[in-house]
Amino acid sequence: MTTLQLDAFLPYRLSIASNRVSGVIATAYQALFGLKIPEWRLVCVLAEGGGLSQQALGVATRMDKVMVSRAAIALADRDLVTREPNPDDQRSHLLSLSELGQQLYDQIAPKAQEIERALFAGFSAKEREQLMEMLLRLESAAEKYEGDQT
Amino acid sequence: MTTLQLDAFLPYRLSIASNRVSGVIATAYQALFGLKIPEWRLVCVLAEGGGLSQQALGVATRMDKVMVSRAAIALADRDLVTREPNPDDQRSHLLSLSELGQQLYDQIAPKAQEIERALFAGFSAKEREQLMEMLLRLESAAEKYEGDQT
DNA sequence: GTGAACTCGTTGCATTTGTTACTAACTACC
DNA sequence: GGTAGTTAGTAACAAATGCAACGAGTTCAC
Repeated sequence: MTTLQLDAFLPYRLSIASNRVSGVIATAYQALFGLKIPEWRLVCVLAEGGGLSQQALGVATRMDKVMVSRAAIALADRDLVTREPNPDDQRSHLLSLSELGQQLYDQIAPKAQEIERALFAGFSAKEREQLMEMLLRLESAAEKYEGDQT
Repeated sequence: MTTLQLDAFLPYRLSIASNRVSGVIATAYQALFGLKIPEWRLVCVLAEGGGLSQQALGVATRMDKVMVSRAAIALADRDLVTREPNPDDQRSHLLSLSELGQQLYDQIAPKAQEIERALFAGFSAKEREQLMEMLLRLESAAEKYEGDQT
């Protein structure tokens, strides 16, 4: 008889750890800046370089276009991002951080790094790298698996 | 100026990887057995040893009592688990797998391991161990952090 | 023992997330 | 240049998750 220990099941461990970590981040951002995770992901990507369409943002953040749309609207309502018409395609807007958004980001980024540091305090640089690399591998394995099934 | 690369932000990578993996599992279980993840977690824990209260199941699966309750009701409706009165406390039930539930589990467990194998095919045993261990560390770091903030 | 405080499990409600359907705009082909 | 098929973004709907309040049962203090 097969006994699968839930505790030893990696997908389970992964899910638990991820939920805990996301919880920490979500709580911090909500409390400090009133941002939800999808919103803050957009801010973060836009800070690296603005003038992106929502479609491009979706690819960059691995979020579905609906979620991008909602986050973009929320940010625009708060004047954190500006939406300019895309000369190449009149259906789409090009989003960039506004002054205000940039200011917010300047506060957010250090805080994000602080949290990351705290969470990974017990990890050596090498371990962090290994973890990162494993997560990437896992991600593509999962994508591949999904592709194979359908 | 601080530039935080979203791609290099570990909590982000963790969240993406976890969502992909959960997606694979959720799809497979839904399609094969009609079980959602919370339900299958209960089945899995109950297979290791029955006669648990929902409270105990919540601790074991790290799920909130509401989710346990809903999953337990769903399983009981399908006669996969039995709920007997708890002699020590009349508010609570003791849950165990039914015959049917046990049969289902016997099919589920190998499938779970097969998926796990497929996802972690590129990982050496040592890597798997390392990952597991890191996830556990991370989990407790996140818990600690939450505790500290409040 | 009686009442206050607490716990177990459920229900109802608000939030979040995912799916589908839709409009407007673009592309490609004839 | 007109029509079929595709894509960007939104809106409307459905499902999942989380939180607050509840009823019933228990515990502890007095």
